[in-house]
Amino acid sequence: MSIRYGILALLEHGPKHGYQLRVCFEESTGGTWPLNIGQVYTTLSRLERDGLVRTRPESEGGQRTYEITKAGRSELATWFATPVLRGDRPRDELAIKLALALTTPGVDVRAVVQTQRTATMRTMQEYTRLKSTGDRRSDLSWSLVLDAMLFQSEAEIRWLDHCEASLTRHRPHATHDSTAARPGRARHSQEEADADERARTA
Amino acid sequence: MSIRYGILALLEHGPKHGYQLRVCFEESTGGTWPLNIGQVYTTLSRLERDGLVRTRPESEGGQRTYEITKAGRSELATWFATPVLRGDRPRDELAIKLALALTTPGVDVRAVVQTQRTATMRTMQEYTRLKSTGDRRSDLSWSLVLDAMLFQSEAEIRWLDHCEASLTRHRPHATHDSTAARPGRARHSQEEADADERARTA
DNA sequence: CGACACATGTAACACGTTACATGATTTG
DNA sequence: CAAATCATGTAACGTGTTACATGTGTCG
Repeated sequence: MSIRYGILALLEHGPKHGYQLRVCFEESTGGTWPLNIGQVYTTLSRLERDGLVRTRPESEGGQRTYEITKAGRSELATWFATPVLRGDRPRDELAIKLALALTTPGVDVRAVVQTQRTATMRTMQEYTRLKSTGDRRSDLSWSLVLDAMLFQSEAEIRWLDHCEASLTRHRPHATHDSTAARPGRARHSQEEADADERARTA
Repeated sequence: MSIRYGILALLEHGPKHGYQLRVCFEESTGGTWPLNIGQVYTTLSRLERDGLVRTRPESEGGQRTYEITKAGRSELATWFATPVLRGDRPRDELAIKLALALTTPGVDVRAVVQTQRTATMRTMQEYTRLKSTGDRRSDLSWSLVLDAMLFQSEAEIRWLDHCEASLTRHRPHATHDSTAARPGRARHSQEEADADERARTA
């Protein structure tokens, strides 16, 4: 349900054709998410079929210019006024993976956690780098999109630390002494205190 | 790519048929994510076609029992050993919505933020309630899945606060005095300090 | 001319959803 | 017996991906 409304929103600025829509979409999210051009056309067809968009009469030959209809504007307004709910979101693959790793025989859960943490931290560095390479620093939406990913990654790291701590508590070790400080891992007691606090206050 | 590996992981415990797979999957994630039964069968067909799964010979008539193959075990191990990367994840609809709201004429961005915050906080309360209704308190995977959603929701709230703060900074108000404390909103200066700190250290 | 950006589409496939059709077995 | 649960599938559709086919315009 995402690209559909994205297209409607971009057409609210004024009529555009498919190729322009892709360029605009990628601009407004800072190129973070490349938009498939084929999908733009199929989505436009469906939007036209549903009466949310129409092709301008003057479009001949190569260039088909689309504009939003009254019905389209109304749908778009509804989209903006409706929050994104849990049921709308896709399943969290990482959470599923860890839940399954815990109950599947022969899986080293700690290794899964560690591998993921490393990857996520690399991703965060990449975002941070993007944020500081100035050429787009002025664009607010682009900056906020990057922040969204940073906040998400941070939460993921915190959750992974929390998982490791729970693991240590519920599955008493096994390997030789591994209590020494390791880079990239948080202090468990603090993380746990946070989690408890959260549960109490919410 | 999610259910596919979920099924493989469950079959690692031992042979099962389609219906059982759904029940097991929903159990291991605490019923948080209902799994469509139709999809189980179509996915099993694809897995069988790809040689990752086979039907046991003794299955006759109604009950088709599936078991994992050597190739399937190998694929599963690869899945567990490979981190979930940014490119694997679906686009964040909320981030897109806010980015578009900022550039689309006639959209009250603050209202979008506020509506989303309310919805997300309701969701968090629901998760917290689930966590405390004891009947499953002992199940570690289930508890961690719920924690994942809680951590995510928290991050979302923080991001929404951050958006509101950025908005206030870049789009100097408009409405009558609204600087009074409002319930459910964080202290902006602290949030901003956090964000800056993040950018500096990463 | 040849490469590249602009521009529009289609085909095939994976995955997810809702809904429907069909039966066996269990239990009130 | 009737309803619920167990069990297996198919059909249609939306959305997303990769890949292919097909042109025009521009610039070196």
